[in-house]
Amino acid sequence: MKDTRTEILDVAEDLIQRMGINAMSYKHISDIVGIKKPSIHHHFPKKENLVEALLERCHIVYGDRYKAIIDRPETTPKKLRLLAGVFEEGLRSGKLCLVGTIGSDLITLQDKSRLILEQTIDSTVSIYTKAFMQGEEEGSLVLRDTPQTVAFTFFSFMIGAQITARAHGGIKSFHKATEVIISSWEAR
Amino acid sequence: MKDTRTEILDVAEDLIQRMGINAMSYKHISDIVGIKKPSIHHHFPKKENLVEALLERCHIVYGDRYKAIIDRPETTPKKLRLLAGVFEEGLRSGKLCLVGTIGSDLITLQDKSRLILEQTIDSTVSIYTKAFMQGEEEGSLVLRDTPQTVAFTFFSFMIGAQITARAHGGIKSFHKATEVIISSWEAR
DNA sequence: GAAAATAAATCTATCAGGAGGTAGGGTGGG
DNA sequence: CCCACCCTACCTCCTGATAGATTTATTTTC
Repeated sequence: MKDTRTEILDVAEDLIQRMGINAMSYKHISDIVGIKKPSIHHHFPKKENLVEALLERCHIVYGDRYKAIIDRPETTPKKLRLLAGVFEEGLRSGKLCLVGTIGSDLITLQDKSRLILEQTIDSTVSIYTKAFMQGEEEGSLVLRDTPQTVAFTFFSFMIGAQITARAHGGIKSFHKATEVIISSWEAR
Repeated sequence: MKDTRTEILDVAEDLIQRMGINAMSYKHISDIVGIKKPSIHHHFPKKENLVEALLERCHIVYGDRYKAIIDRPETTPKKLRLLAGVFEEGLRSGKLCLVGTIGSDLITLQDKSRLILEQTIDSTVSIYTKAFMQGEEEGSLVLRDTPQTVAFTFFSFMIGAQITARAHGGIKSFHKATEVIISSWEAR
């Protein structure tokens, strides 16, 4: 049995990914979790606390997930496709990457949340960077800029593609666009 | 002197681009425009009407703007950089492309708005497609997929890059990422 | 061209509902 | 006993939205 705090975070994450941070409310969460609204305030006194906890968790969980993919014994292009698969998986149920949704409402965030979001982008890009460095070393990728910059580009693209694909074309569009990006860096 | 309706649309657009569609309210608009809240309801009875009008206007205005860029007597890579410049310009004042912000809150939209958003993506991609076709013809671009798919990829990327760059790195990051994308398609 | 009628735009006042948030009372396990 | 957890009840503020009076333009009529 999951503890309530975790359950709240899970539901909140799901709701935010689907409808955005400002459309999600404590009422929504409490209805789904099956507890009353003030009980959520017991775990997360203010909404900003919830958002911070969520971003911090996302920072760790997805960081680990990306690392695990990149540490696999595969070619780099394959790894990039697996990374894209993580985003595709969310899209399959109409969910956006937290960095994307929350980032699009950046101004409504508290300073601390904004900072965590910034750090999350930073560390995600760092993790991706490793893959692109490997790709250059093993000769499977040909890059015209630094691995860091390319990693940022790749991450940015996937956040955008999730949004556009959800609104028009769905998974198929996302998949095709991903192929365009990755193949343009693939050595041939 | 601008008419009130246009002024409302201008202010609403600005607010949505900065803080997202669900954080923007009629009160915010009325305070800035300098009229009372119910006066906005006179022009746009329901919020969905405002959003529809906004998306329809965006559809036309930016469509024309993109077309104007693509019809210039420049090389295609230069045109792509000019298109990116439009997004960079918004970013300079912390504003996201309407398709990006509104798209990230897709679920909270009415069917009609969702449809217009879909059409906007579709027609924007069509306009971009023309540029990529020209690029292949003139030999300045080398693509590994159809111009349509590459156009969708490019648009998606810019929407995502606006979000990530606003949260981390700013215009400089956006610019560098744009260069990565465009140069990867540039013939050499 | 002045007056009257019509239409458009804005106002004040108000509403119901939902947002985040608080106070304080149970309840059950270490 | 105490502390963590969840509850009921409530508060304030803001949301989109409506009704109806008032003002401002525009048009029609004499």
